Amino acid sequence: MLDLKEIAKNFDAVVARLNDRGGALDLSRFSALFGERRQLNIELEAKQATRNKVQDTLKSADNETRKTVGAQMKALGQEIKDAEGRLKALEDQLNELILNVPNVPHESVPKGQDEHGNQCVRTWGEKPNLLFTPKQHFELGEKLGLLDFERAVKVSGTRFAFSKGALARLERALTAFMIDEHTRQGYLELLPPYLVTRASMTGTGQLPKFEADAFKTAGERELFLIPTAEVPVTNFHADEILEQPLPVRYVAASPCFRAEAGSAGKDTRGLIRMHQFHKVELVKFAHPDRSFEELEALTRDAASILEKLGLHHRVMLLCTGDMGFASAKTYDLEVWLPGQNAFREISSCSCFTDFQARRAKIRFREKAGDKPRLVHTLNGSGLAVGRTVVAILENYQREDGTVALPKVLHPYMGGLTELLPL
RNA sequence: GGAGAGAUGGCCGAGUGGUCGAAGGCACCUGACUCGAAAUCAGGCAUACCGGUAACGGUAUCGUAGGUUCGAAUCCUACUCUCUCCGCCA
Repeated sequence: MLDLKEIAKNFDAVVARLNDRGGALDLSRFSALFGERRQLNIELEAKQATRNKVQDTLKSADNETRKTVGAQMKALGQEIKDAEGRLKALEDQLNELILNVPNVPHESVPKGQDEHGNQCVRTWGEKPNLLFTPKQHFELGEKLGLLDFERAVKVSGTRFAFSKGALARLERALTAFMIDEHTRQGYLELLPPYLVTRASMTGTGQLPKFEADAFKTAGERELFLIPTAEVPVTNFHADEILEQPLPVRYVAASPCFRAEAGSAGKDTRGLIRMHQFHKVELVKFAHPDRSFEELEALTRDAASILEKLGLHHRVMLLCTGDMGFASAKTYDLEVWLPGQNAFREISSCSCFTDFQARRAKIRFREKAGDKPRLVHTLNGSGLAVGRTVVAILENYQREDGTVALPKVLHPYMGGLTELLPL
């Protein structure tokens, strides 16, 4: 959520920058609503002040005056009630409007319509030198007997999968490896709830705008399956004034659940786009003056996993048109997939400035005794585990369809060094 | 699933119709004392919005939404959440 005063003060500039994101954003109602609200608020407060003054005199008044003056006050009370109702209605409208407005892109973000406007910041490693036609990960997985989509369809429908044997273990090993690495880098491990309230989903910006993308429980108690650990972990500090020194850093592994509304027909084969996948997530609560430096560090922390796994990748600075709703600046890590002959997103690292902090009321004090200020929140995948499995399968495949495993994972695999047919 | 209790400031906690933005304590800030610290003493210390260059003034906020009343932290209703006990359960 943006700062209302800030929008009012720099309306044209804010609108211009928001429009860089593309899409038809209509803020035309804002100024009228904002002005109307202010006017009504002034009138209302004047009435309330009158009432309070009269009531003060009534405290010690006799019954007679209490009766007559009281009757007059009743009329004023009704006026106040009406004004309050109208103010509430205005505020609701303003609120609904503003909750659906995305974050303002940072000045360092390039303008662009879609992913073609993204800029490659750096690349790491090289494409593996495969002397045969590389297979896609799902072919490899199914041939090895380690990946079963058909039974997943029977059990859960499309966009689910069973992993078996060493491949299932690989997913678990990767999760443990990533958490260990990030813990070493100074992130505190958190095991979060996988179901969260509407308030939490609103706090991080998934709601109200993207309700169709979320899975929701059907019972009398409304809960949402988390689309990412970002939601519970960021809201971990909702409604708090942080006492510990910034940045505060967490790492959390969780399953992620996404309805993926509107993505029918995209990546229908394989593990790339699932209704459920595992992800290790990094979350930072940072000082507002240093949040963009923290984004650089966060991105490096995420990329370090790809480096340790020996996976060729590039770092993309997303353009205005390709960024997520709440983000002010985003780097995507894209890993090379030989089977697809393409780079695919495996991590997304974003700085949200105070956009989420304002919604979720996450603050800190510059120093003891100071007024609380909003923190800046950041997060990034470190990494999407399912897609990391895909990357390992495709990059470490051999001509016979077996797959080598990166050295750093061997201890996590109980000494297993390759994936063989089941 | 059954029974009960509760939700007040950064935290704990008092407060049953106006004198309450709210006692007291903790934490925190400033000053005094001290070589320094601790202890002690004095003072300060909620948030948001509106008006004002400012000093300052005003309004709202005691889980949420309604209601009663001239007036609600306090009374009534509904809702949400939390806790305790019993049952069940990984």
